[in-house]
Amino acid sequence: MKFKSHCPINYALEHIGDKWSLLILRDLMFKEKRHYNEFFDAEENVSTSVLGTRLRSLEVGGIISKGADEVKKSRIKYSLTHKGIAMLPFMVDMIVWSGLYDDDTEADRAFLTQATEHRDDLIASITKKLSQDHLGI
Amino acid sequence: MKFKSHCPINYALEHIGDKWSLLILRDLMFKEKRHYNEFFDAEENVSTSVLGTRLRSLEVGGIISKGADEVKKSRIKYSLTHKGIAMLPFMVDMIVWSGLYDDDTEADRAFLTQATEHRDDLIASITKKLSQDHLGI
DNA sequence: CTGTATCCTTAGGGATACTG
DNA sequence: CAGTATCCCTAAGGATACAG
Repeated sequence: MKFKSHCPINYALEHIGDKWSLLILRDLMFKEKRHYNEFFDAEENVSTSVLGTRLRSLEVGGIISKGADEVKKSRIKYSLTHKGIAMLPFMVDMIVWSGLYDDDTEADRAFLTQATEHRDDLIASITKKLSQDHLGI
Repeated sequence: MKFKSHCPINYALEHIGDKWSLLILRDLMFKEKRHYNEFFDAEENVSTSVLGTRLRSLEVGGIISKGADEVKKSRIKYSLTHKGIAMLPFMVDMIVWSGLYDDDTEADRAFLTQATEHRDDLIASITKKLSQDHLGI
């Protein structure tokens, strides 16, 4: 990874500053998706080649990891790392921001209310769930 | 602007999902930059053509606005809009996230401490300052 | 000082075929 | 099922010149 600068905003951009990475993270965080074909089926219609490179770069960046699915050993399962789960706060804030300005948003109204009025609690609760599901702790 | 979907994360991506927009916002929010040449002088070395298109797209997206500088009337001054200032929360969270994982970060330590321990207060105080400086309220 | 306009190069992305 | 490998094409970006 080549850095344009050591500014913290730029550091984040080097990880997720493209049109696809954040959508994959969204699927992992909020849509319970864990497998290649599930990401592929997202409504935004990513191509296999792009999906492959994005998954790889997220893995190289330490945001996600891959391993065997414990249910079906031959199947590959993607997980968020600590570093990836730590992105939850600004993902939630981005959703809230869009909820304020996108008239056509399909964001869940209950989620937006919760995220606005009890942000810290919501983040804590999702973090706990993700830690269990993705890190096993 | 063409939307891949109406997902709120995608809505945000359509506005700032590139390698430059967030750096311009950073300069407006945290570096007191308000003029074209100041953005151009950023350490990341954006080209004039790219800077021009990014400023334009941020303006079209309703994130920034431009007007005459009140001090020197012939000079153009960029301002954050309400919608732009509302991005502050996730900008702060992104900086915090980078501070946790980027060993070479040049983020201000005092800022990170404040953002971690008193996030809401920090955001409120910066929002107030930006509202005064950029919106005049 | 604040931009366009231009030219050229490169990176990103779509489509498709193919493999373990 | 989970990916590479190609091929091709377009959009994004750098350099530079120039204009209001």
